[in-house]
Amino acid sequence: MQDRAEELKSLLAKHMSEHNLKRTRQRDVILETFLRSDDHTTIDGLLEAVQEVYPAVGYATVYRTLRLFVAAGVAKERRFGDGPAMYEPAEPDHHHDHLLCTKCGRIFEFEDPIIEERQVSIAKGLGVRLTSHRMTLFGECIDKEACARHTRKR
Amino acid sequence: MQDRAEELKSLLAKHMSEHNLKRTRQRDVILETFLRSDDHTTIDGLLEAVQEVYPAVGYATVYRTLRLFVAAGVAKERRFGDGPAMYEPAEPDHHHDHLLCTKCGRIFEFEDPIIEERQVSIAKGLGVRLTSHRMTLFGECIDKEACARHTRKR
DNA sequence: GTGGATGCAAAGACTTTGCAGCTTC
DNA sequence: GAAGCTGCAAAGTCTTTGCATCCAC
Repeated sequence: MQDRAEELKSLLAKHMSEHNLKRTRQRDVILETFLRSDDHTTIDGLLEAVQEVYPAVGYATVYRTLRLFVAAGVAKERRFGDGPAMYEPAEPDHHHDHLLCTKCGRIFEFEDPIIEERQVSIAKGLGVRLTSHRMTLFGECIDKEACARHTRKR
Repeated sequence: MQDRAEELKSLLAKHMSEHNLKRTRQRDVILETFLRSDDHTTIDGLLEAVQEVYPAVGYATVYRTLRLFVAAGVAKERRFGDGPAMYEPAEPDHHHDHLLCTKCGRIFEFEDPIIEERQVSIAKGLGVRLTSHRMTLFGECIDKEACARHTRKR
């Protein structure tokens, strides 16, 4: 995925120059850390990782930087149910949705062209031009043992 | 929909007797108001309507009563993006999803068996038994005029 | 220099709960 | 009476912002 990282970096650079934004050490570190991060990081999680490199960084900076990343198309914000928002590096040209196991908390990703297509025509049928959607499935792992193994792995 | 209201009332009565819960005037009024309400009420909206009949009722009571309704299967909680949670009377045996116009804020409902079916098999393919899902579509009304007419109609 | 960026702390927007007093069964 | 409710106010969660200071351009 090295290519993707480069792609996202230049996407951000473009956005920043177009909007007269400045490059700072904080933003560099946050970007690097974010791109390296496991998918589905929270602000807190990212902050913690960033502070290992640059301890002075504050919550608000990470918060605002993620907002910048989202605006630049570099990050996707995901709000599953209750907890804090989660962020993952964007995948230009790809879209995926999520499936959560409510027992172990694992997050699976998938994409399905049939559903996407259906959504567009459903919207059209209601007189609406579809611009985006949010879909999350919830279920329970069929393999109980694997599920238990993942439980509480925060 | 008088039948549905009766059905939900007896559903709640059953849940309450099974759990040793007590019938109070507050709960009666909240239930009546809720069943009469437009779909997609917030706690605040419902509270306001309830207070027209019974002014002493407080926010916490409506909050706790809606939690009870959800547990009894009488209400569905919907969390669209940002704002407060919205509640609507449940429709036993039916499931529907929502489509929001991001311009005028109108909420359309739909159900689609093809998507539902797909979701089950996608989950199975990932080794998960599907228990529920959340899907919200976002778009913009094609009929701009109708859209403008609905804008700001809170 | 100047306008954007940062950190802190405080404020918001919602949700959830502790508790004393009141009601139902 | 005892177990549940209710209302109020307070505490939680997360998110968002005001502001003085700092730094990139």
